[in-house]
Amino acid sequence: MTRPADPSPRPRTSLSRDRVLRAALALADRDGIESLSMRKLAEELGTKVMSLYYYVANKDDVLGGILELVIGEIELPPENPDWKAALRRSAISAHEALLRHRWALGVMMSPSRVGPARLRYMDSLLRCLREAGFSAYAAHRAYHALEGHITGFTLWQASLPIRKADVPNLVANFLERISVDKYPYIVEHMQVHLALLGQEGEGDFEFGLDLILDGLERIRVLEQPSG
Amino acid sequence: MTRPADPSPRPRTSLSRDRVLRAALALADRDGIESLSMRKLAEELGTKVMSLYYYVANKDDVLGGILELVIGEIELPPENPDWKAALRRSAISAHEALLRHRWALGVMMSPSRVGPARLRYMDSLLRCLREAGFSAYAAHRAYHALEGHITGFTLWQASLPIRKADVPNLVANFLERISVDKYPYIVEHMQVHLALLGQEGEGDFEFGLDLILDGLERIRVLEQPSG
DNA sequence: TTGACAATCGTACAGTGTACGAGTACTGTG
DNA sequence: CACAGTACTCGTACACTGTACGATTGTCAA
Repeated sequence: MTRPADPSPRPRTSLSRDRVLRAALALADRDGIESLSMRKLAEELGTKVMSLYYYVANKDDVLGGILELVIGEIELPPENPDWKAALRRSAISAHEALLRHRWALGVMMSPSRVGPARLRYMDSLLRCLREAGFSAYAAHRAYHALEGHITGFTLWQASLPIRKADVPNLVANFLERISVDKYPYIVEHMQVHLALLGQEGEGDFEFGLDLILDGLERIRVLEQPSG
Repeated sequence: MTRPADPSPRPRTSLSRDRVLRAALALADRDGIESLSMRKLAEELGTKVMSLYYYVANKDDVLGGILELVIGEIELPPENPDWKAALRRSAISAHEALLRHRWALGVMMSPSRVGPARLRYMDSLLRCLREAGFSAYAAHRAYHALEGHITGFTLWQASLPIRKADVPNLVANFLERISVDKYPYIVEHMQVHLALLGQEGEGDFEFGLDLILDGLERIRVLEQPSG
């Protein structure tokens, strides 16, 4: 970046923090976060391990960095008078981003990994609620309820097999393993899963989301009966 | 060390799968899951590493085992005509168990770690819903909404500092680090957190839980207008 | 030319999970 | 009693991890 010209002895596209993080993101998406190692990352970038440490403090820094990239993909709630629609849209966007990068939830759990992208996201959600008329206290609770549903539901979904085509076989194996008469309701639950498999979006996430949003609307109205 | 005081056909052995898992659970609670290693576990038990592998297939088996122990701590919904109260109680119990063992959520995220304790827990929740009059389909959605809130909310709570006494300082540090005018709503949010710190149980978990339960009740009534 | 700085990387070390097989202790059977 | 078989323990080794430290090179300003 300090060299604008590109004379002949210019080495291959040099390293940068951004390139390192982007490669790490791609590697985590491809091979899973648990197999993301500094050595593999270096190899992917065509360099050696210790070169990475010039741009990155340590592996934790890498993890925090790629988490920021993921959160940056989330669509922030627009400046919309319809707070419910705005929050709904942003929540679904977050859900999709977390599903695209299933490892992100695990990374998020390590404490105090709060970068600017995450701050911006949090702040925009809170702003949306406050401008919708929620008190600071109610916005606090609403925020946690929403965030809880997004991460919690996605976590369950993310810990299931990825490819839809694999699901029937896995469910069948599962049903064979467990004793059907011991867990009848699980069997039924699995059958519903199988039946829903045909649909495009099964809408389970939106179901819980709307449960919360509708509940919040009722709270909000109670708080501000005059409008 | 091995005293044949036990006259039963099996001689008393110092190690056992249960002892291994229980030690692992204690170690994870004490030092955090990321510092739980097979070597430390062996040392804690007064043996050598490879001896563990007689009782345990691999480390993944250990993780699955201690997760089962945690889930076993959850109070199952009682056979109660009041399904809402029953589910509420069980959900709170799950929340508490997961807070007692904050690493458990991370362990749960690895796919297909489903043992008998988890099956029993799932089945009892589903049974409670079905007996409350929910259709198989509605129970399916309700189950995921509930489970999502439990894990999601707890995940957020668990990724925060543990000791309540530490919170004010951490929040203060945090507020210093971020630019106050850039994220005004986060600042406000933190202030609510600080203000709520005095209360015994702040009830945020129950707030979202009741949002869902009330919403479910409305769904259920719609499904069964006659009963 | 000299000195400063940015960037790359070789080596080394402590730590991890676990495969393999040797060793030991105790069992039931002759 | 002896002996074979099983249940259990563990030493060694290997591949792999993150990263501390310092040497090395390339580029620039003075």
